[in-house]
Amino acid sequence: MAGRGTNELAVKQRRLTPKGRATRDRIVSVAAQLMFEHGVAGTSLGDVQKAAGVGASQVYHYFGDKQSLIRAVIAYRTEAVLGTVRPHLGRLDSMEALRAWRDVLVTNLRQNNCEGGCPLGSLVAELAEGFPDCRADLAGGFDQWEAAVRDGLEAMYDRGDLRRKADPGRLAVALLAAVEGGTLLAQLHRDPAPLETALDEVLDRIEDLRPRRAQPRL
Amino acid sequence: MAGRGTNELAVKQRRLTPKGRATRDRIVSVAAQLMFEHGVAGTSLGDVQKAAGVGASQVYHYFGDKQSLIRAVIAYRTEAVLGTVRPHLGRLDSMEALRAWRDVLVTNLRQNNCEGGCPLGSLVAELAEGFPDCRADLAGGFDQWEAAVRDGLEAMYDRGDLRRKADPGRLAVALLAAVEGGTLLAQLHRDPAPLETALDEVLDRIEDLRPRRAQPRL
DNA sequence: AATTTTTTGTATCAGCCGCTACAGTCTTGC
DNA sequence: GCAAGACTGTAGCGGCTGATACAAAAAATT
Repeated sequence: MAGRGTNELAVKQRRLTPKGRATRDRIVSVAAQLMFEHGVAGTSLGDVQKAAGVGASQVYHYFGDKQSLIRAVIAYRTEAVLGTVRPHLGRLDSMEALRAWRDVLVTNLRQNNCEGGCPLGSLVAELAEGFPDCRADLAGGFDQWEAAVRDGLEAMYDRGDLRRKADPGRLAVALLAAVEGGTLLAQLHRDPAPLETALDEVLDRIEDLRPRRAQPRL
Repeated sequence: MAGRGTNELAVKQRRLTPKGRATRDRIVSVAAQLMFEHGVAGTSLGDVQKAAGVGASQVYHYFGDKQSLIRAVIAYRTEAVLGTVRPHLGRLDSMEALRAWRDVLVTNLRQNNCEGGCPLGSLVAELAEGFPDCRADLAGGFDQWEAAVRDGLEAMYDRGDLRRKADPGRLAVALLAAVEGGTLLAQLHRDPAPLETALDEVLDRIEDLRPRRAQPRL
């Protein structure tokens, strides 16, 4: 299927001057921020132009149309989300790492005053219907995210930190769902508690799936 | 706080003729369907007028502006969601009832070909920022939904079907987050499996929280 | 039956949005 | 240094959207 790496050379441009790349990156960064704050539909290209300090022609020079810009924003957000998982905490292959990851997610949300929701997830509801290409991009991003989480859980499983009946793949999906659902509820109530609760419940389940010998009574 | 019952007489209308009520209900129903299929931003009032077979003046006669119509749609969807929980399955006060509820959610999603996501949740990402009144309405709807789920879990708890360390309130939040997050992933991948997995993992955790005497070995 | 009120149809406006055209400036490569 | 090509600024167009004005038809109230 259409994996990744199909978003460049949207128009006719072949070489990118350092200055041009800087402008392009600035447009993407500004657009991502605006779309996070006001939603995709609530962000016009005029807003992006004003905030990025560029003219109308620049946007259409580096991106053919609005959808191409949106797809660039999706790629930008995907990188950011994966960056939160991978290098910052190593692999999510222990309960300590998982709990630390939980804290990072909650802290990020709190820093935004619980506004905007998940930078990647909030795009899904707005783009899934009516923007099939964007939905495919988002699906690819979530696949990578899920793979990163599953990778850590499988390492725990192979190391014997999880019972044989535990299923790392299913737990990874449940964990991702808790992130997205918890973030949605937190955004709705302007309170990070639902995200904390949703994540802790799934993490407690994972902890309960440790081998019996290592399981304290309470 | 602003609870409910503040959405009527948005304009100057005082009495509603049966014919008028029918027209109003038709507009709301059609608008809800269109917004579910194409998103709120992707649904113009012209689309609603055409699909409902009414003129432009009707919409502004029964609803002052687009936001009022959106709020009516939110109320409409909230009633629908609560109807799925309450009378259809009695109370969610047993594992059987919870599993049956899970099946209803999955079946509903499958009937829509995993398009549109959650009729209530998909509105959150689109309206939370930039439509504060709508966010408040949605928060109220989710509060009622959460209360209905918590009510069943508390009944189980009081009956002794859950251990003392179990927290029905937290489990209700985790369950709702699994519904929303799982539905989002299902919508993204056009596959109900993530919703099934997310719900089953939380339900398995609830099942593991039954008193020890009733817990079989495997 | 008269009149008040509700309901509906049509026609239209002002503003914004995505997008394009075109000309001008700066950088690169030879 | 000088063309080629990458970058940028301005102006504007067609289309759609939310919203309004106005009046006629239908129904309700008296």
